Amino acid sequence: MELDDRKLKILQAVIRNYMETGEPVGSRTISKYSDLNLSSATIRNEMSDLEEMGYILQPHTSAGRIPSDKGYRLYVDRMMEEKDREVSELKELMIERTDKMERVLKQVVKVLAANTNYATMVSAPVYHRNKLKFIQLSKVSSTQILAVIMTEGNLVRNKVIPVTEELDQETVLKLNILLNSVLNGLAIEEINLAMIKNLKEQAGIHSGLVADVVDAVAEVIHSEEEVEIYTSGTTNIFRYPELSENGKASELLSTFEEKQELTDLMNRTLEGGRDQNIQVYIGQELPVQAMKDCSVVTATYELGDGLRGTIGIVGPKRMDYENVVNTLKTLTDQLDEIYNRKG
Amino acid sequence: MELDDRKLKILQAVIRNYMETGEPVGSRTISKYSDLNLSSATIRNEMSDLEEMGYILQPHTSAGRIPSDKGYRLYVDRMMEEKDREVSELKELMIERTDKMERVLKQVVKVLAANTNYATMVSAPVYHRNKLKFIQLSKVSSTQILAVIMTEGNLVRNKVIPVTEELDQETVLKLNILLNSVLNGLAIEEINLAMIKNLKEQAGIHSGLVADVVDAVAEVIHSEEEVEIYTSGTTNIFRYPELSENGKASELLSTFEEKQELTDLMNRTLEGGRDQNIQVYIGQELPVQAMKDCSVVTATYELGDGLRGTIGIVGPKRMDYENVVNTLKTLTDQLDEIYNRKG
DNA sequence: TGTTAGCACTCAAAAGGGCCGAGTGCTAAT
DNA sequence: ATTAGCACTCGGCCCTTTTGAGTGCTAACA
Repeated sequence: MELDDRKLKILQAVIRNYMETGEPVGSRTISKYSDLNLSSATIRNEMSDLEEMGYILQPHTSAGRIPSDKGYRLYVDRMMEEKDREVSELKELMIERTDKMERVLKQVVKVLAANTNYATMVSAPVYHRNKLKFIQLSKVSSTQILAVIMTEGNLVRNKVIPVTEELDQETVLKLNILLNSVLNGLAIEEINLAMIKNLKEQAGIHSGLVADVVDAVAEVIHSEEEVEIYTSGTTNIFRYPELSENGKASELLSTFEEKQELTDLMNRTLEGGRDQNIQVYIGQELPVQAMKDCSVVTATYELGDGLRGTIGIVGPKRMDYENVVNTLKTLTDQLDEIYNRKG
Repeated sequence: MELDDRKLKILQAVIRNYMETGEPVGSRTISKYSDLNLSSATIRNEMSDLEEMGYILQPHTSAGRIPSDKGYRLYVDRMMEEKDREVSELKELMIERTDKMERVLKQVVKVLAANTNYATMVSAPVYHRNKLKFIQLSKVSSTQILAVIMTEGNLVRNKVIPVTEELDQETVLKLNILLNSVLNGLAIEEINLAMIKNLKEQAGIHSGLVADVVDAVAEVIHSEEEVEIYTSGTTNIFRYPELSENGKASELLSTFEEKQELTDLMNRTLEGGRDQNIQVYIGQELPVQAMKDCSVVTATYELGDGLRGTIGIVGPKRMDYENVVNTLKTLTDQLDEIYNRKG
């Protein structure tokens, strides 16, 4: 059977209508409120075909039709290109370039959630080439050394290391020079045992301290693999009965709280979607079972320096894809502009 | 009317039973499952008295009784002292002393939520005497200076400051000495304009940089006033119908997500409860309207150095107070031991 | 005098039944 | 190819009935 233009129009009408109401939509509604000028009977025949093709389905006999995942997929893939809608406003979001990345991200999720009425999430950027730029040890008390470690991309981490041996300022300075000259510019994978052995030998009696620092470096860089995820507007799911009724809300909210599965989802997006910036997952397409009644739209943002993260919007399958996609486009563009202009 | 021993026992039985089942409890139940050996009729008379006194109430005529806020309050205040229950185990929680405070707190809320089946929250510690311990500037590139600021209590913050003027290593070293000698040991309130003016003069052509650093110091110390709150197990509220039915869940969960009201609550606890470590809020006693069907048990923890924060457990009014209080006691003791032993 | 058995009464929740209406599929007419 | 007409389906709504847990009151009892 062929999916001709009329069928497409009817499918579109069904989806649009269902998006608004959330109720199964019947043939008579389509017949009345679309500009096709066809009787309900004709629509019924066409809808019967559409159902056979798998684009729509009935929740039960004698109910109207609702779009299937396949239907949504077609809609998202094909119909969205047709319409170049007005770009969304999103005036409220004023991003200030600051070093507190964290705060920016929290702000972003909040604004997004408020603007879209869906649940939103942002993963903090991950450094893809994680090279050491700078190490500094400082003596802060007689028993403590503060190690400051900075990577390319200006990510800074600190670690307080307790020491037992006596250290004067000069020794600390020497150790600093030693560490920097050997480790600078290296990625964590490039630091091998031989190098560490060499370092320890040069450090002499302070080899224990050097070992601690190297451990700290490893830990710091490695710990970035636990990607931080910020969520907001998760309670928006209560706006959509199909997500919150029958105790579904609990499961879904647990997913948001747990965050592990979100992380996996975000990572997948980050890996897969290098070519296309915005991706749409519909229902069963999602790797997370608890989200089978949801759709997720994700966008990748980049802050220069190979710093990349993901923004995601979670809503019901009948979410307003056009609007969401547009909003995300605007937002990522804005981030791009702000962070890549200066640098 | 007097609250004699028998009435007390019956009240206790009502509360215990209601805690388990969550259903209004009738006279017959008490008569059968308590060791009072009284007929249901007698119990009825006593219950009628208890209701008149305001300790229990009927959701509607011809239903059993449930405890009122006043009843819970009596129970919590009086009955808990009687019974010195076995100390809760809480073996799962192995706190490692690490510099990543954040991670410890996240771990604590998670374990608590898993152990109690209630929603939990922890406020990150607030520094009550926030003095500067150490400032260090480092040149990390030709256009950037990294400022590392450490306060008493080993809180470390970094800020990258862009610079336009040329700076050699020696100048950076001089500035370091200058900043430390002037600012060291001061609380933020003690840094006044005259001091800053003096600093700038001594810095000569680098006065702009000094201004930036001072700004950073202020921002860093000040930003700690937005107390961070970590929550976990918020979806546990779905275990308790009285909290989740009729769309109440949404409101309550929003409170958890928004966190502002939680912060207020935590702060109130921190201020009020210097003498008593553990506090119990029941229903209307809570300043947060959305929580009127909840009880909250809070505990203050201290990590030495005047570093104090609050742990809270949010559950239905029929929560297992003994267990929760015990768990919190154990936990705060443990934190005390670990953080105050070393230092 | 305190306790208990008995009984009438109340009321929420569950179970049942009938009706409505939106919606379908099929068929015959246009 | 399209449409009008019609029988059929079935979830949702409303109403009633039934059930059962629970109460308050009274009278009998130790």
